[in-house]
Amino acid sequence: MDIGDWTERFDGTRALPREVRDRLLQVATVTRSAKGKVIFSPDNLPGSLLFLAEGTIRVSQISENGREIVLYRVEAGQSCVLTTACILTEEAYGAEGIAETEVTAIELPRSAFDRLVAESAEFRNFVFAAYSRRLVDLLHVVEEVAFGQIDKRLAARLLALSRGDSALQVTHQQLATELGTAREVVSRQLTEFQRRGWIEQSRGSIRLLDRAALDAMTTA
Amino acid sequence: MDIGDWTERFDGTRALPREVRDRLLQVATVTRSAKGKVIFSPDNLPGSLLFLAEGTIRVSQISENGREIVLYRVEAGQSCVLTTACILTEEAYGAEGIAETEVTAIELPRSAFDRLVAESAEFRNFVFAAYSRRLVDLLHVVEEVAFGQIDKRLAARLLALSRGDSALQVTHQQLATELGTAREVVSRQLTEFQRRGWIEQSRGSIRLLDRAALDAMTTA
DNA sequence: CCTGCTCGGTGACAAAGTCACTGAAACGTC
DNA sequence: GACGTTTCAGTGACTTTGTCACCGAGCAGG
Repeated sequence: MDIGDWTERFDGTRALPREVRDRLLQVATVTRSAKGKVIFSPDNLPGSLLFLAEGTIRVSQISENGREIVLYRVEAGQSCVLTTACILTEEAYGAEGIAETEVTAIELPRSAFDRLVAESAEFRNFVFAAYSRRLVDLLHVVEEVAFGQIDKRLAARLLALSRGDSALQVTHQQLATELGTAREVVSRQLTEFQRRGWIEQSRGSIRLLDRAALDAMTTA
Repeated sequence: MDIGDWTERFDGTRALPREVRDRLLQVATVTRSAKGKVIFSPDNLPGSLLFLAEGTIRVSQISENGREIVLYRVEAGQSCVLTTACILTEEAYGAEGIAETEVTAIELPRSAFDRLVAESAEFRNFVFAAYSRRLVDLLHVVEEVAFGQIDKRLAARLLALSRGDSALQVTHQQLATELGTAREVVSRQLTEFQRRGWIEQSRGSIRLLDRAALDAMTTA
């Protein structure tokens, strides 16, 4: 799989000297995956560092009894440190990453990762920033789940997922796993939102009619 | 505050050459805090890296409406990367660290931290391991809060807090903030545990009578 | 058209969190 | 020791959220 010089695409590698970047292009593996593909899971861990060149990976945690919650998303230009963390702590946990779009990922073997971290300050900053970002993301998830109310969380998620677009293609079950709750709970809330005229539903899609009302709900 | 050569106490600094350790002893600040002292909070962030030489720091997240949940504990020999993460992302969040015992902490300024990370592979590994550890800790918290049932969580927490001792000094409110729930919920569960003969309560303390039953509860 | 599947709606119930209030235990002070 | 204050725990009524079981509508493939 050739996508040209991917080292150009990341803050952590762009500033590296030419010969280091050439070396990286040699040792790293580039993989393209179709939408829906499992990028990593408890029993399938990639190399120590995973860069995402194109697309989006949805990272979620899965419980034994089958429930699921979305932790965060890895976007193009970011790295997924969760796999790194898992390798370092040698602990398996029930998190998995799924390609939400078609995805191009770069996998760096442990040895190359170590060497790069030692050699380059920019790369180090990149990695630390990635870790920090995820740590803070997870704090937000904890806060939401522990203290947030689902009507507010659902309204916020609808706005976030729509990204300004008025219609979004998503099932009630998908929204439930976004929030780590049950489908019935989402169905009831959406019915209520619809009753108030804030949204319009049809099978597999939701149209946002009153973004202002939804937004007001999130802060109330 | 002099506690001798603290660089001896951490995996990340023990292996460093003598001259580097001497330099660290120069630039780092050593602080001793009494039990109950706020070590860090959203509006009071220490230097970029915090080492804990002695004692335990309880890190918890606080919501706007006053509820609280314990995220994890930093033990002696570990570092608290949350402050580092916060500085790097330049984002304030409602987490705070409280001295659970008398505590001796070493604070490393940003510049010394950067230099050390660049110079020493051992120190890098130490920092990465610390980040990874917390990331995985937070995953467990998310899993517990999102999918766990409070009776099981409470039983597990009682066993964890007791550390083999049969009696523990803790109020219902403290247990509630451990789990991120309300005091009434804890009170009701403890009453139930007591009814079953698993524990014995008195004001401010709980005696564990049947550890096996509590342990069985956590897995059921 | 039938068949099987996914998606969503619903009622009854259980678990957890909220609110308001009570009284008991501990503590200091006079 | 008596008194007032504070902290801690217990309780009933209620709301919110999650669970369970089931049904029917939409949709695709033969």
